[in-house]
Amino acid sequence: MERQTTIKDIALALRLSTSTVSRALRDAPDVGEETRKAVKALAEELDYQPNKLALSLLKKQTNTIGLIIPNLDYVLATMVKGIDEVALEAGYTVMVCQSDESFGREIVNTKRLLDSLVDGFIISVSSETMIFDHIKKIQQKKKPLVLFDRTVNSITAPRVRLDNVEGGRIATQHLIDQGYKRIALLAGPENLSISNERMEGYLQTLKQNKIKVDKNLIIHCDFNQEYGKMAAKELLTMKNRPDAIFTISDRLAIGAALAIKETGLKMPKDIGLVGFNNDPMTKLMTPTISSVEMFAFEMGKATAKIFLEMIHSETDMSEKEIIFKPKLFVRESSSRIQ
Amino acid sequence: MERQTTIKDIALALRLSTSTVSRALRDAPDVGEETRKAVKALAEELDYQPNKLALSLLKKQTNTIGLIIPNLDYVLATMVKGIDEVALEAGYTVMVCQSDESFGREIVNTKRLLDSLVDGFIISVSSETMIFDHIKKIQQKKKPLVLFDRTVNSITAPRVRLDNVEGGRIATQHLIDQGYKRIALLAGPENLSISNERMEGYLQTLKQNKIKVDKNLIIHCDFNQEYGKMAAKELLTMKNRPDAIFTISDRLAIGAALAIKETGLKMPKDIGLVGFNNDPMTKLMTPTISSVEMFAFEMGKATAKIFLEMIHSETDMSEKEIIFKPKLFVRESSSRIQ
DNA sequence: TATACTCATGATAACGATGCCGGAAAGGGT
DNA sequence: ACCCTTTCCGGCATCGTTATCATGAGTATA
Repeated sequence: MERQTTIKDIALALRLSTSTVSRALRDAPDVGEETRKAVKALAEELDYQPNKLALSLLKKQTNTIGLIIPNLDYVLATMVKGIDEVALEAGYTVMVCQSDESFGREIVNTKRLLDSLVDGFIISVSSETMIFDHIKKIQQKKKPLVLFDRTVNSITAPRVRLDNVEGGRIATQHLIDQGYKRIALLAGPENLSISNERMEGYLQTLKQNKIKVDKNLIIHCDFNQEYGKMAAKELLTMKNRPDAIFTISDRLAIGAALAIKETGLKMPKDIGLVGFNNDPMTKLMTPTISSVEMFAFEMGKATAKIFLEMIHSETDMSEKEIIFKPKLFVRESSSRIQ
Repeated sequence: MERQTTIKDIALALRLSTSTVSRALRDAPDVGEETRKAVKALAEELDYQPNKLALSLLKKQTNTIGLIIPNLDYVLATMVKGIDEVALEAGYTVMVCQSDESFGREIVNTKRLLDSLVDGFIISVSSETMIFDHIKKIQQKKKPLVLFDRTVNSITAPRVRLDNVEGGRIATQHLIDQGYKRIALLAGPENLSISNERMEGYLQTLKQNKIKVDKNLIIHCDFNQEYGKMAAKELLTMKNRPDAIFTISDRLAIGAALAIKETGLKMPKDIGLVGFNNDPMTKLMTPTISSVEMFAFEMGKATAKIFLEMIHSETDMSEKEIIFKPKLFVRESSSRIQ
């Protein structure tokens, strides 16, 4: 590893003090015009780059954001892109850590990022996480924290999330409007806020439409195509099978679509299907699959913006909440009525 | 942001010098047993965490790896997981930057990571990248660099890659063995090594089997399902259509599979299909799609290990190359013969 | 001509931690 | 009683940069 040229090298070469060189480089006011030019020229020639570590130590800020996410599926990868874009523009670098849906790894990641002195955190919790001491520790250290996507009610922090209840509602209402009577739900992991909220929307809508809820039509499973396929198979082989399935994610929906095909049922005639996330894959399946768009890229950008606002302003933002409205994209899998 | 407790706080409280406290905390030999205990107890009580910035500045190493990748699709996300796992275990943190297949962003990312003093780089180049000055700059600064997956021949650095020629070969040979005669190729972007190598395997195998190459059966397109679908449609509507398609990635294969279905052709009877990457989706499609596994997770781990070796040993590793052997998973889309 | 003021620069401390050197106190051997 | 060796600890420099204060020369003002 080559020795980087420092301010001292320039000072020595030009017989100046480091203070003067530092000022010249930063265009501070009280530096002679000639020295400024000389310093800048030499800096250019020696390819001088200020040492960020030294600066960070002095200023007590690293211009780094710790981002902890459960995985890198389509939605999260898209959100990360949004966060990245805004952060980069503001001069921040993002350190992405995957918890891999594991509580233990989430804790380890938090600790490491805390140790490496990131300026703050953006977190979407793992599906296992039910205790939040590690997150509270971040707040004890007074580091900015923004929750997004999978938020946590017991933590007071600004958050960016989807109106998941509404998402569950529009999907379910759409299926009802299309004449489906027995609507099943492939819900996600039980303790995840997004699962429960989408389910809540589903339940509310059934009630509003005076449809009795059948507990047997609700299956919880992890976000994974294979589980989606298995769960859907289970639903389809019931004596009194559902005539529509609403899944809480597109991975599950794709699994369900494949199960449906194997069973020989036709969408949308025999059975309707609506997914969640608007993964590009849904447009490619045959039939195409209806899905709820959650504007992941925009959500990512909004999250990063709130984070930056939190860093730069002194006002308390802990109650701030940005809620995105979902939008249903109706496709072939659920269009029975013109 | 709360003030962190420092070694100085402990020293002051215990009427010791910072040197002694530092030694006590690191279990250095010449410290009295009592002082050691007292220091550790107080450190525990005050929740002391050593300041990594200060250490990095002193030691000139940040324990950070800069990882630059073109996107976060299934294969790369899996490789990142592998890299992450090994790096974490060795005490390194990974800074992931997506170039988003853009040359410009790749340069910006490189510069930022270089400025923030990562200890070295792991890179898979974007599909646009044809000039490598930014990568050479890394080497000028004598920072460890490992290339993986999409490697670059004009750069001398250790690399971890798949035997892509072999991958193209086994896929093509398999299709020939299954009795397919006119085998089309959905190749990736033209200037990408992995595209060309896989194509090379395809071409070699055709020649070995005395099958004439038909340029019309080779289509270059970006890695994207929609392009895959369009390109496949184009192939299928030719006057003299191919009876098999080998695609360079599973995203393209899935697109092709959908195009095939829409055309009304049956796999594997009318047409064969083999993809690349062994994306879990291939197991879920109907029919299931044959695919070449590239052991992404293992490749990620191997990459990180080489990186660490490069950091810790002084020997020149620039010629080191680890080549993974691909393995074909035969599934329904191409199994015409029992 | 003495005073005040501007302008350009230098010296020093600080950020948090480590490494080297040196020194005091205690103990042992002759 | 002297010297030498341990044992334990403090002082200082250092990493690269900035901020604050001090200093010197030169110029304008009374």
